[in-house]
Amino acid sequence: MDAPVSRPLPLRARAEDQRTQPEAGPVPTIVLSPEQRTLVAGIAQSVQVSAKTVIYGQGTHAEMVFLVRKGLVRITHQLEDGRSQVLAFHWPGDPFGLFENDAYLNEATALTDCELERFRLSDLRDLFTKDPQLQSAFLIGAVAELRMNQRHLLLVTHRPILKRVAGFVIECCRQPECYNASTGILTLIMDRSDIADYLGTTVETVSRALGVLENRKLIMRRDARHVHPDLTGLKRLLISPEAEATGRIDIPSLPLSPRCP
Amino acid sequence: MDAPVSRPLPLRARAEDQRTQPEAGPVPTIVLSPEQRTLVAGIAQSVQVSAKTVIYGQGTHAEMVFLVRKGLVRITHQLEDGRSQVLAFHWPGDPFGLFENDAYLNEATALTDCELERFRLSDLRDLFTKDPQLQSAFLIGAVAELRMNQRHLLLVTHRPILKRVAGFVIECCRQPECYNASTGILTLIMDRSDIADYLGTTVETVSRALGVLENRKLIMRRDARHVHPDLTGLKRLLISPEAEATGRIDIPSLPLSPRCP
DNA sequence: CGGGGCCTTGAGCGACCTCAATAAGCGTGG
DNA sequence: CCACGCTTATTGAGGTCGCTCAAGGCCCCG
Repeated sequence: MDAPVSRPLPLRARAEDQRTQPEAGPVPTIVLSPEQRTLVAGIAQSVQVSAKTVIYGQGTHAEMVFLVRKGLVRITHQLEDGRSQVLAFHWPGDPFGLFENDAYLNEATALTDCELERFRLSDLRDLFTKDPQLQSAFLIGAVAELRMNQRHLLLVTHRPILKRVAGFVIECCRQPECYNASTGILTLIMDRSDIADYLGTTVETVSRALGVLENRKLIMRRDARHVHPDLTGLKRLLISPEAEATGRIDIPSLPLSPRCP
Repeated sequence: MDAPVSRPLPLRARAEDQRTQPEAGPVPTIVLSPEQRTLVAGIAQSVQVSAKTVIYGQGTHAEMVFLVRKGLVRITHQLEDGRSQVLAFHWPGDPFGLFENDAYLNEATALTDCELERFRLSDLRDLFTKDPQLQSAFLIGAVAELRMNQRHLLLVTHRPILKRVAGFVIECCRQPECYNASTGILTLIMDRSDIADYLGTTVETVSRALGVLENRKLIMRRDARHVHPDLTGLKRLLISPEAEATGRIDIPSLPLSPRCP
């Protein structure tokens, strides 16, 4: 699929400017004009959920679509074999609520206290017939989401874990909600196991990879959840010709120094 | 994102019935009513491309959206580090042509001789304002594509390669174009390296995995490109509790027989 | 101070990748 | 028809990245 309307509409639902983000390209966001905003407000229902609440479960009956206003939402798919995969993190401005045959395909969980907007599907459909432009906004949103998904897939198939983690850090820095561009501090809102499940690996490996990145001075860690990334360095790592990126995580990078007695 | 209109519209662009497919759930398909069909025909341009032709290159200027009529199209993303990832295979009825900032994000290649339909973006946009229902169809298409993408991601993160390959075979069997439900013969149109790049692995590993599946009687191979899958068995493998699926590919499955002298 | 989350670190092993050789399919031309 | 080359697929052997299991810090809160 594709974006039939290539340029976003006037007003953004999302917090601030994104042109300043590294790795440009719109984040999945429903963008509405002021009129549409009021139109939508008529059918929107505001919801507050506290951290660690399940917003909807995988396979449950679907009749609502959501929009993040504040906070962070995690989309997880529980695999039949027990493992679980984090499919996405949704930030303010992002829509979510993918379903099929009236059942949600995944589970949505609030990672922080969240403020959400909720739409009944039938209402939304009605509104679409009244204002095709609104539907257009949703189409663009869907396509943006699609791009994000492909990006995610590409990240996960980067075999060397170091690259995956590097890519993840870069992605996070595109979110103004957790990356303070002026201080250069990135706040990791999700825990290690969320990151691991997002990248298709394990907590231990994520931890080790972050350690290596720190050794290589590609990130500096204030604490486990606050890092100062060297974005250009990380990007260089990402596009590096595999060899240097394969950087064995195991070897604690003892240089060639012959062991001094 | 989500499907604001949950039920497909009357007429399918796609070949035949899909309810009979294993693992139901709509394949990404633009579904149009007869009127929409004629409406769209006004701006559609029919294109023939022969096998192995690049339809558009990654990063090239995007102004067209495509729809597969006949044949198979492969979407590939070339990674900066040299590797390449197959993002999707598109069958008759599927739209493609994802872009961002007027540049195609990926490369589209015809794997077989193809018959395509081509739309200029601006034309399509105009048509959307005239017939919002048409836009609705495209929205549904985008959402369907999104589901496929998530499915793909889940497949690829299934770590044990055996499961990935099993899942791939099952997916293929959902395509009436290559799976003959009556004979039970599946024709693999793509070559091993396409499969490998789709699953995020290597040709050798795909080859070995197929070998194991054959040993386990989960598939029978007429030749390299024609297999007779045991769908229920494969599905059982997919949901199996990891242990048995980890089936070491290496060991040529010499049973426990103590070596007879 | 003790307990329970998180995160990190360690040691060992195994699934998969890599590289390399062999085999099978297929068209072309003698 | 077979010889020849080219592409595609399979098979083999060895090395290694990342997983597993297990122990040890760190931090918060009672």
